Amino acid sequence: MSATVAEATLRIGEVAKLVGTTPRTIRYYEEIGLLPAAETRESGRHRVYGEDEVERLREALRLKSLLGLSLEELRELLEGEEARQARREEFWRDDVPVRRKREILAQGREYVDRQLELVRRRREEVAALERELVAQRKRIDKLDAELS
Amino acid sequence: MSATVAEATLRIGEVAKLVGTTPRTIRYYEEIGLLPAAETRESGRHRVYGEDEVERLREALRLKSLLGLSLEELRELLEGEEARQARREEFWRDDVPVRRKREILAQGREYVDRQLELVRRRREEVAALERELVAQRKRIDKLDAELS
DNA sequence: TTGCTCCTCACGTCACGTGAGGTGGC
DNA sequence: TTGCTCCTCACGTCACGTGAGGTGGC
Repeated sequence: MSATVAEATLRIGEVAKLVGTTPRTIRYYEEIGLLPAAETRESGRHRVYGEDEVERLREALRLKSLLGLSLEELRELLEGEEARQARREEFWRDDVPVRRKREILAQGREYVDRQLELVRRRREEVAALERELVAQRKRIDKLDAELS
Repeated sequence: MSATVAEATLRIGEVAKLVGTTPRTIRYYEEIGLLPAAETRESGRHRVYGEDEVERLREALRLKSLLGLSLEELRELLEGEEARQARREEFWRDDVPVRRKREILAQGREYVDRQLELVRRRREEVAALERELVAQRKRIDKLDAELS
């Protein structure tokens, strides 16, 4: 018996429903190499996915939607995420000197700060739109009150 | 001499630059009827735009970008905006009874509230992403401090 | 007059949608 | 075994990008 926990395997339609997209989109992302294609699957057989893949896809679609990224931009971002994950694993290894650990943290900080800047700008833009709508709403209420 | 203030007329390239898009996009929007085509222009002649058209286009692109709308959804939203503008003008006419004015305000409130709900949801999503990044940033700082 | 921007086709591209016809697994 | 979902082409669509070849206005 393997030590790894048996992972629930899902089919493409279930995954699509879970993350709010379509099977075609998932296949397309695999086709252009945005998502990894399972090495073992032979043509014609069903694709199977695990919980972690679902989570990564959900996260990718969230970033794409919220930041309005093209698939090429999304690809770059995901590559950055992967590099970050690799550094994270290196950080926690026992044989890594403190000097290297500091370097890893500095790179992580740089990465997160870049993302934060993008996201903050977006949030500010959406918040500005919200403020305008709230102001409109108040003007309507005021006019209503003034109709004696 | 006309009483209307002479409006600066702009060409499509200037308009595109002002609103952060391309001439092709503006032409395409006109082609599918999302933007009105000037009646008077004959084929082959330059398109000219006024400040108000620039402002409307800027607003439309902002909504499309921030809310992630398709052009069909944007079209519906712009139609709503136009209806709202018509009601606003009716509201300020002298011959409109108070009863009708209240009705207009109620419709405006309904419209603004629908928009607000959309925008608030988006803002919350972006803010949630921002919080996650801030938390990551803090974890990095903490790890750095713990490296004695 | 010379540049620059504009014009209209029209084909290309990105990111999928939508059948057509067929096979796979609970 | 029967349904359902899955599979692979492959063409269609949306929202433009990108020349090609030509004309217009400061």
